[in-house]
Amino acid sequence: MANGSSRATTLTDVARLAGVSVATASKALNGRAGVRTETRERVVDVAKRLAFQPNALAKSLLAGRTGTVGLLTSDMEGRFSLPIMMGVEDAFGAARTSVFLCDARGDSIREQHHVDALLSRRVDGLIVVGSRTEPRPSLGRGLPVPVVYVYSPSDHPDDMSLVIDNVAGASLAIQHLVTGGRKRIAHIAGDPGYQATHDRARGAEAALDAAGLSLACGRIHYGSWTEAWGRGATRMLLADEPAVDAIFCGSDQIARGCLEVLRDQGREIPDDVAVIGFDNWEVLTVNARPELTSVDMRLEELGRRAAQRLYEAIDERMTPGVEMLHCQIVQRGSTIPLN
Amino acid sequence: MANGSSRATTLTDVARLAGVSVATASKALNGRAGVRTETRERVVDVAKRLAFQPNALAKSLLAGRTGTVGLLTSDMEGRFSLPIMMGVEDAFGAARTSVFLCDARGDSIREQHHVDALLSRRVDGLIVVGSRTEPRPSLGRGLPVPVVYVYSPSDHPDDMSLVIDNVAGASLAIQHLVTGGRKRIAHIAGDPGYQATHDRARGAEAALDAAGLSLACGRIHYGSWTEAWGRGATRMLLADEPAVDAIFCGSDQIARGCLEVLRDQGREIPDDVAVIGFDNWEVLTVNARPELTSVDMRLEELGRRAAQRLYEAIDERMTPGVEMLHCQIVQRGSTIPLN
DNA sequence: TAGCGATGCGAAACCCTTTTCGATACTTTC
DNA sequence: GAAAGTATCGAAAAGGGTTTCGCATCGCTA
Repeated sequence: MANGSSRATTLTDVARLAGVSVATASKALNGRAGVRTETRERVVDVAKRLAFQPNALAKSLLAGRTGTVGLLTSDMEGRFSLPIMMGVEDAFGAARTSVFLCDARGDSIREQHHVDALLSRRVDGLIVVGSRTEPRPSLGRGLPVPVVYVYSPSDHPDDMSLVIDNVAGASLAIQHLVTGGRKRIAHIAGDPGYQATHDRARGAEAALDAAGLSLACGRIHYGSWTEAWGRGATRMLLADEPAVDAIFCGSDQIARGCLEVLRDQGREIPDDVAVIGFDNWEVLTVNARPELTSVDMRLEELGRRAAQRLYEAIDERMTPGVEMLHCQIVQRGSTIPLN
Repeated sequence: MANGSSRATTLTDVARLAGVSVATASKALNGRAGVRTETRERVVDVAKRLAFQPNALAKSLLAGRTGTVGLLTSDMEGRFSLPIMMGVEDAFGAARTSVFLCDARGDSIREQHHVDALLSRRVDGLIVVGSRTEPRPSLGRGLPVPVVYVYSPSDHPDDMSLVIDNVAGASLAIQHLVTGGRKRIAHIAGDPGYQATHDRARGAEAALDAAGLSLACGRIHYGSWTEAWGRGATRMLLADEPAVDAIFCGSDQIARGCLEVLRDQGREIPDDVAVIGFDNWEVLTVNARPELTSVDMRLEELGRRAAQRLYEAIDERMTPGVEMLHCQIVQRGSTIPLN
């Protein structure tokens, strides 16, 4: 019984037991008109008794729609893809749409293979989730279903893409520090091999400029996305510019390293120096000492929006181009005071 | 073109263009016998030209198998579910099976709804991933497809479950410390509300016993899965038993807090005190100072095994009961020396 | 009582593919 | 030249559901 030995009950079974034709049974179960109430109840009763579940395959075959979408990710380890996937799953789950999960592991051959498999399963649409903000190759314009690119935009302008506004997010971080009264603000950036690094740097500079301030230490420090770099950069920073009163870090990992060195060197946080991170990765921010203020990219919301956009596109209401979602500050203990 | 306006090409289209019947076209494309080579080539050519993808729905409807499985998780945030899901996806991807992703968010109503949806889509099997080691309610024994429970076993002995051996994992950690010459070993445990906490504590005590040692400080410290608890517990530990030379922490987060306090108090790691964590959560272990040795639960392998077991069950080769997977040590800088 | 519309139900077509089996046409053998 | 055998192909059914359309049956009116 637990392994497919017993054929699943079909509409024919229900109809036979209810003493009606399959046509009538179908109408009865789907609330269609033209069925006497008494007959309808009899059919519904039998269906419930047999635990009848209509075969979605047969239904889809006829309807031309499957109520499924493909979720194509390039790396499931990435802490960016996952919240996005959660948002997508959440939005579709509510809409009775099932999600096919595929991980291409950054391999374009494997990706193509997955796309083929999904199309042969007649998904109603595709969502492609990237893990870097650099544009990625389009899946192509000839696909029979709509595609939404998330986090990594497509390199084709006619595709639909949904991305984070890193520039504005970084500006937000700086504004938060400025509002807190900080004057000597430094920026420890991440890996210069990433577009996101430069976007955040640009946003930070623009906001400083707008506030009439300039970078403490005169320059941005580029490195990597690690705590070790956060530690090293902070040491350099404190040597160069001991009067620094706020540090905007390109990621929470960097910020954790930064916090550690500041404490080692006897600086009070946030009184002497405020620190703000980026990503709002809870395991890092909440466990920090003090807890770390950070820029949240609202990735789950991004995923939900992607699902919504895909739905619109499935209903023939395409809106091509790149849409940006803005970040928000999540304030914690590492930034507040300074009287 | 990019939004389903053009009906996907069907086998009928191919057959018509190739000037043969659908039967012949099918045989030609599937390598069946009884088709002249020249005809076969013509059909294959046309199919390629039209980018024909056979409709998997129709095929499944006929075959009685869909080549899909449902992956039911209770929380996608959990750092345990994700590597398991990766392993599952990996194993099935290679087998041309597609995975439906469903997140019940710990809600049993939502879970039931997802199960119904998956069954109506005629999945060939289900994998249920939990996030705690406590047994979870069985989905029931009357399902038409096999089910494999992963990480959280089912509470019904006839179901198939695949879990981590936390007891053995903790023993491994202690053995690693003992082998390194440590004599005064303490254990900072996690949240006592978790079964895993007690399993690990039991494994640690057993291994100490086997090595003829007893717990430094005489007792296990229970708390929570946070860095803050790691810090607090370590301070207590050092006050009670300054001569401690190794600490086994119930999680990597606890270990991070532990490392921090040890360094604050001037202990050299690993020379004075060795520290070992549990989970091998890379963002925590690799970024630690020094890098943290940890017990790896091999979750991805667990996921792969689950996929494999499900396949066997689909082919009617069920093996009910709970199977345990053993952990392994990943050694890093926090444990090695002591001459 | 014949005629009418409304109502309830069932036969059949359709979605797309695979598979079986029967029908050709062609070759070989006696 | 007829019978037997082989190679190639197509018609049709099956899988499970939805929808259209035609057919009864019923109550009602003239």
